[in-house]
Amino acid sequence: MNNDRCTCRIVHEDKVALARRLALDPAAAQVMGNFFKACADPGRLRILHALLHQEMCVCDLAALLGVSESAVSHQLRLLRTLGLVANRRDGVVLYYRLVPDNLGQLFALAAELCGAAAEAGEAALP
Amino acid sequence: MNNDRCTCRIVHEDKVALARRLALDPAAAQVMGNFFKACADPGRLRILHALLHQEMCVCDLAALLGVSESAVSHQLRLLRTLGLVANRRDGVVLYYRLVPDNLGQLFALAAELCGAAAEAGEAALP
DNA sequence: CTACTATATGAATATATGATCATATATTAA
DNA sequence: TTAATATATGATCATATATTCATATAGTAG
Repeated sequence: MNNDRCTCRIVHEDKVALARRLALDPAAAQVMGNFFKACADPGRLRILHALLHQEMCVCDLAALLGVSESAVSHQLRLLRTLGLVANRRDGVVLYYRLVPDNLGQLFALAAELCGAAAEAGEAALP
Repeated sequence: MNNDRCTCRIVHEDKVALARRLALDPAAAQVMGNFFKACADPGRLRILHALLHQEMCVCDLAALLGVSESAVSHQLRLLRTLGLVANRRDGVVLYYRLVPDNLGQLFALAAELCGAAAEAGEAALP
């Protein structure tokens, strides 16, 4: 039997059929994947977390993360493209803010899930 | 002034200071970033979503995603390493299941946030 | 034991991603 | 107007990631 395709059969056709109905379709997976990708970079994640509490300008964020403003600007563009942040101009300064209102909730769940210190203050216990 | 460092000052020292206290520290960002990275690949995301409803073996998942079992196996290893899935052996077959109990909740929030069709059935309206 | 099947895994390769650098734009000050 | 500042952006490069292929392992059947 020189079948050059995968030799495995579908072990459980019913399970696959159920999954096809219930699970995420490729298009939705793509969209949600893009959102998670935005949160996958530690720098972007810190930016989003910082913006949970207050709006900040590019300089502030660069100082917070300890990276160049150019790098922050590139990250912000990605987040802007995805609709996760928006900005407001005051003179020369652009203030960035979060757009979604449930990011904090989501981050709290994620932190709980992966055991990271979730909210502020938790970080440094005596 | 030939200062070769960044020419911008911290525009708002108070904001940066507040962010330093409240926002995610680099270590936590790394850990959470790894989790989000696991969810950032559409294939892995579909795997995780499928496992929300039932345990499935590698063959089933490969059939669902339409990719090779090798590819699925590699993805599952990543998810296993992060503690997001675990398996149980029954004969030759390895059944994978989710480990965290709040992934469904998190995915629902994420779906709501990015406008993707969240739960099953939503996908195909007439 | 051998043969077969389901899965795992290492290496290689192709693509994606993030940082840097140089440059462009927008706003303000002079 | 020119100069200066804050930010944006395109190109480039180094690294990371995902898939493929070949091979290894573990269980089962004979």
